[in-house]
Order: sequence, then structure tokens, then C-alpha cells
Amino acid sequence: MFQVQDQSLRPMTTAHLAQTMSLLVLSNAELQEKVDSELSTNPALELLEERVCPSCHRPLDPKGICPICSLGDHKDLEPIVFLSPRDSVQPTRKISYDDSPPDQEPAAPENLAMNILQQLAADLQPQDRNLAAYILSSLDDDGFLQDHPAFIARANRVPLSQVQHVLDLIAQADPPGIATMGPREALLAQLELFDSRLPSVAHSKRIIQETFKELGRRDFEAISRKLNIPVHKIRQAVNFIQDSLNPYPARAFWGSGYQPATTDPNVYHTPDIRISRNPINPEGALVVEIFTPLSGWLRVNPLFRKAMGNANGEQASEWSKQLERATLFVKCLQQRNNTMRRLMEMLVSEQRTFILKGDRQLSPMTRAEVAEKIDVHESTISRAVSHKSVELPDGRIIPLSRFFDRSLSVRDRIKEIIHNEKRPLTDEQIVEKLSCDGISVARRTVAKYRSIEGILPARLRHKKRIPRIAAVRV
DNA sequence: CTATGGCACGGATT
DNA sequence: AATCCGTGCCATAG
Repeated sequence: MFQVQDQSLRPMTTAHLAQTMSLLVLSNAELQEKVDSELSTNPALELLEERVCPSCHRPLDPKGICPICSLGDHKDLEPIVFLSPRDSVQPTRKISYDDSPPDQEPAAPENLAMNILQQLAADLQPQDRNLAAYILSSLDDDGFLQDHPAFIARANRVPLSQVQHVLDLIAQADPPGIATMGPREALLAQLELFDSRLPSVAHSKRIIQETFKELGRRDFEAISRKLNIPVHKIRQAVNFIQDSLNPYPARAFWGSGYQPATTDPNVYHTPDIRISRNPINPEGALVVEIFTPLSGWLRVNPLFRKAMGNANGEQASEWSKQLERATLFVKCLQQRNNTMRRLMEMLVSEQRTFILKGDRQLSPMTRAEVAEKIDVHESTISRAVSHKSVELPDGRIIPLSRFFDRSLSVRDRIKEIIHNEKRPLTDEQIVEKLSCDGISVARRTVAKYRSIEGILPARLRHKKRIPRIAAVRV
């Protein structure tokens, strides 16, 4: 699909330009919504079945080549970049643990429901019993409400306040956070069990309430900015969230028993891009998957175009509008894909060692430089980079903008120096150590970097460890 | 007195 | 034009 000549992809109209830009900023999840709504409202759009590689069942790229099976042919280190259609499964609900242990039997929801009903028996007014049972039996596999409380109220012919009351009761039962509207609300419910005077708890609450999206993207800098809380505090709070809270409380009931609150970053977010090692030759070219929301390929329905011919007056103009809209949308989508692909090709081949060896190896680039290399406007790069996250071969998920972080490698060195220090080094001494490595930074700057990394000042580093908050066992 | 963090300024980046 | 980043200056905590 993207072998179309670049010429034809050039923006032709201002409308085209504007929409291409607006699509480019979107993360994959956001694009998904956009595509879904477009697809369902515009009959001129058609979704083509994806073609699947006969041997490995991976989706083929538009040229009909299987990106994985052709890996063996790849001799040089140029990255292999391709678009990878995302499963049609809702990413926020179902998390795909790639190659993780075979699905354990989820406990039958009835068990969970019975369990909770027993816990609640004492507190439950007789007239609420049926309502509680109704709610508990209507939960989905993850223990979340499928219907809005107002709907439940109507279905049972009871006031909304009563439903709310019962929901609150259930939320306090074990496992905490069950019967909420989603992961976000589940986390908040669990947070209620902690002492809100603890700073980490208070911060966590705000993080979840106000910057949940950024949390999923692990974009700590953005959270810090938005909430006006220093980054190291944010890190502490996020650690707390990961250690002590579980966004999918019902999953603790899976299998034999308690599954430790997972630290799998995928729970919170699925990345927009995945970079992995070549499975055939781990030292060879890197494999880059750019996820797309479609499991197939979008195009303008040729039948629709034909039907245009024998339409009359009003209908014809209606249809031609839709047709135009569809054509524009498809073009813009192609443009977006094309830009993302070229960006990643460039980024991954330039920063190969960073991706494989870690933060230290990042050679700082600016968006402007990249823009010049792949010949687009720099604002285009800005848009392409923002709101995207990347999964690296080691499993970390980082914001794509990290590739443009000029201070990352220095911060990494500082981390190492402090880690290996015999006794606490002052910022001034760290400056000297760095200058031995040929890095000259001001003392003040070292202090800033420390703060970003959440490292305490020398004086406090001496003995005490950061107080640890006991994890809740569910 | 020393090590640090806050504020703010200027230059670079977006 | 708006934002980000490194840095210098200064107040303050230890």
C-alpha cells in the first residue's frame, strides 16, 4: 500500500495537509477510535481482508512479503520496518501477554461472585441482596462493570443511589477494586484502602485521576509537568502503584491463587511501536513493528465509486461527498504510515546501539536534524514523535520522545557513578568525575539530573533507604 | 561554611 | 511564538 509513489502522497490540498497532521499526532489507540468511527459512518470506505503468511500466519505487508519469514535473507544491519495490524481485540481490556504461559482457566465468574456475596452477607440489607447478585453476575471477565450504574438501576427498577451504595460495598470487599468501570477506577478504589496522608498515596491519586493516559505511556516528565510535582516524587508514586495496586483485580483470582501484582508494563499500556531482535539472528538487523489499528487494509470501495454513476440529484452529491472524504482519509492514513515508517527506519538505524545497549549509548539528535534527513518539515517530526511509545528488545516501554533526550546518556553515567560510589559524592565531585570522561556540565546541572532520576542528595544518601510502603495482599 | 534547591534568564528547540 | 534546557546567582538548611 505504501509502495505508491511518494509524489502521489504529497499533500495536495490544505484539507489533506490538515488531516494528515491531525492523524499523525494520534497514538495508535487514539487512531483506532478515529478509524472505527470513520469506517462505521462512511459507506465509501472498505476494509480488505488481510492476507496472512501461509507458513507463519503473520499478516503480510502490502507487497505480499512476510516480514518475519524473509528475515533470513537479511544480511546487513538495516532495520526491518513494517506495519503490523493490531489485533482487533480492545487493547485496554484484554492484554496480550506475548508467549506468556498458556492461558490459565479464569476462575468462573460465579465463584468470584459467590465469594464476594458471602463476604458481604453481614453488611447487606435483605433488599439489596438481589441487586448485589445481579451486579456481580453481570461483570465481565476482568471483573469490571459492563453497564453503566444508571443502566443497572433502570434494569432493576431501583434508585441510582441504591446501586451506588451497593457498588461501594462491593468495592470494599476482597479483591479490592472489583465491580468498577475499568482499570482506572479499580486503581482508585484500591487507593482508598491506604492512608491518604502518605505523600505517595496522595500523588498516586492525582496521577491516576488526572494523568492516566500519561501513566500508561510512562511519560513521567509529562506527568510531572502537568501536576507540578517533581519527577522523583512521581517515580516513587508510580513504583508504589505498580507494587501495591492491581489494575485488573479479578485476575488475582486466576488459577491456583494469588498472582503477585504484576509489574508487567503491558498491563497499563500497549506500545505503538515494538522493536525486537531478529529471532533468526539476534545480532542481525532489528525488527520494527509499527502497530496499526486495522487488521486489514483500508481502501475506497470501488463498487461505491461505480454506483455513483446511476445516482440521482441529491443522493449523488451526498455520495460524492462521502467518496471524497473516504479518499482523503485513506490518503492521509497512507501518509501517516509512510512518515512513521521512514522515521523509524532512520531512528533505528542511527540509534541501534542505544536500543541494544542502553541509555548511555544514545547519541543525541534533534528533531530538526531528523526532519532534514527524511525530508519533511520539522513540525511533522514533532507530531510523529509525540504521544507514541516504543517497546524495546529488553521489554521496556519508553516514550518515543526519549530518542531525542539530549541529557539521557549523561544522566545514565551519573546513575552509574553514584551506584559505584564508595561514599556519597557531592555534586561538585560528580562534575569532576564526568569531566574525566570528557563531559563538561555545570554543578547545578548535575543536581537537576539527580532530581530527574529521583536520586537523593549526597547528604541523605548516606544510609537511609527510601521508606517502603507495605504492599497490600489481596 | 558547604552543599543544595529555587528562581529566573537567555539561548536553543519545537 | 511557545516551550524546554542548562546555568548562574542567591537564600537556606545542615
